[in-house]
Amino acid sequence: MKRIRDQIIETAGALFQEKGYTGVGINEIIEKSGVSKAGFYQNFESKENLCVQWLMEVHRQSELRHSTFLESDLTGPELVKTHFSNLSDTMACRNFRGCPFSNTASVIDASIGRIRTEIESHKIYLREFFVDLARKCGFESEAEVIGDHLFLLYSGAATEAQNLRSDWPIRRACELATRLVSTRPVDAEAENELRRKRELLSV
Amino acid sequence: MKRIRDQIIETAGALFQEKGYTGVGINEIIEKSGVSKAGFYQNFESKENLCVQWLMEVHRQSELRHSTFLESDLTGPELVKTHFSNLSDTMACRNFRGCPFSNTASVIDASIGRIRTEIESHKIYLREFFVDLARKCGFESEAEVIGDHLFLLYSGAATEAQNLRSDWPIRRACELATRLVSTRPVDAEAENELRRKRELLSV
DNA sequence: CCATTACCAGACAGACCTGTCTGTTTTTGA
DNA sequence: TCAAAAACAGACAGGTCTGTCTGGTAATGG
Repeated sequence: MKRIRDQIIETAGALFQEKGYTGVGINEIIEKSGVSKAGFYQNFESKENLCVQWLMEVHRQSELRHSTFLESDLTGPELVKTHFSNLSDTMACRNFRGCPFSNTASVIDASIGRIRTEIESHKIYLREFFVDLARKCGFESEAEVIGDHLFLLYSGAATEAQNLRSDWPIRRACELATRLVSTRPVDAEAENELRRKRELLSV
Repeated sequence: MKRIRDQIIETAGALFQEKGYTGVGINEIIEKSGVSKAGFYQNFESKENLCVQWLMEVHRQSELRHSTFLESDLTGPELVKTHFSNLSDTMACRNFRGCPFSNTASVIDASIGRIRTEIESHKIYLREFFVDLARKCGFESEAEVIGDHLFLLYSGAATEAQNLRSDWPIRRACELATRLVSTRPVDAEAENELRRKRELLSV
């Protein structure tokens, strides 16, 4: 039997994901979780606090998924392709509703500090994850730039998939990202070959 | 003296941009525009209709800016660099509040058809704009892929600048995009040179 | 001037929001 | 078993939301 707290977070989370933080009220949450109003406020001091706890939970689950993923045997383009395909699958399952963090950032008042802190720290973590991913693909001095590039493509894809309610932005981002992590090795190779030809000619 | 309708759109637009569609109610809009409730409903049949009109206006202004921009003398990397820099300037001016269309898409109910139609048509237009931009940078068969790449980077940059309340995502996207449109010509040139060297060697 | 039409003011209605509070039930420990 | 503490139920309070409606004012044309 689930703890009441977890039950509320899970129910509220699904509702927030579907309709956004402002689109769901306390009354709907307690009704759907089968918890009383008093029970709710015993576990969360406010709706805002619930949102913070939810985002923290989503972040935790991300961390788990990501670390498992980074430990997998996949490397290079296959790694990136899989990661973007996972986004495609996830969004197809949830009616093209996108990133919980970005969607929540769109609606909260700038002064709501705790929610904003969660959003920012998750995004900072995510940026780092993409840099790690770039490293796992073999990049070193360029890992940060490539990581950022992947981060921005991923974010743009999720945003536009939600806007357009279509998965083409994700499929396209997947191709682009896969090509991106395949490109540098090929370019370096082409450059080496070009240099060798130049040396032959100068002989 | 501005028409009442335009005055409401302008005032509401600024408020929607700042706080999001769900973050601003009719009462605040009429108070800030100095228009009565009756005056409001004489001009707009609903809040939703106001939102549609606002998004249409934002879209119109985009089209205007974009066509002027595409007619400018700028070409290649400078064109792209300027366009991304404009985004940076715009967001700095508005406290890192991002794309009106994406922010609205985050909060509306999936069943609200008219708003959704506006968002989708704007995004389809925007995708095409980036493909046109890629063409103006000299791409032809690759224009669509490069255009999509620019589109996704731009969107990711705006989203993450809002999430992180920082302009680094835009600056980074600007570098990446500028490099992207600079890359292909150099690669094509490198390929031509490689081919020429190969022919010389086979003689 | 008067009648008609268009525009306007703001009270009102009904719905929903978040959080508080009183009374009841359950759990715990002596 | 009993008393105290914790947990729970749901009515209540005060606020805000969107849209309606009645009465008033301004503009127009005969």
